[in-house]
Amino acid sequence: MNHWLVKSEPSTYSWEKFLKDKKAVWDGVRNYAARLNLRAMKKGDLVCFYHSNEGLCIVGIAKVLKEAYQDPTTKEDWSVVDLEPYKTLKRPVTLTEIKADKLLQNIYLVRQGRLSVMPLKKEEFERILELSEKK
DNA sequence: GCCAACGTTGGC
DNA sequence: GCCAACGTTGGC
Repeated sequence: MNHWLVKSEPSTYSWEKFLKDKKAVWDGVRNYAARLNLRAMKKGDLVCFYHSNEGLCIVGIAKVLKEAYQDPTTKEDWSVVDLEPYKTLKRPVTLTEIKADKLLQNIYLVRQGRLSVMPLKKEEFERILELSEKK
């Protein structure tokens, strides 16, 4: 199983809205690196849900419900996946904490700020969960 | 609201 | 195929 992180601006699509919807078509990705990552997602993979611009924290974990298929919002060659909420973190993990954490300070979120869909190593994913359990 | 970082576009 | 100009994202 692989682990991922996706970003969303809460003003555009928030975790709370996602919980209400119970499912999301992850559309609008228009970046080649991000597209490659979307296409590598497998059903059941776990995905950190990060609030960008406002919040600046990982708020929950989503699960890949359906693997990559043609983005219905365009005729061009872009992909979407379907995600469903898996669990809300007990406590959000902030960007500040991530930057301060030895294991996490090199993840794409920090190194390459603009990438909107990125892979995480298993240990990075687990570290994020661990941080969310701390108070 | 500003600006750095990065990706994309287009002229040569 | 290089690179300058431009647009967009996202942290601050």
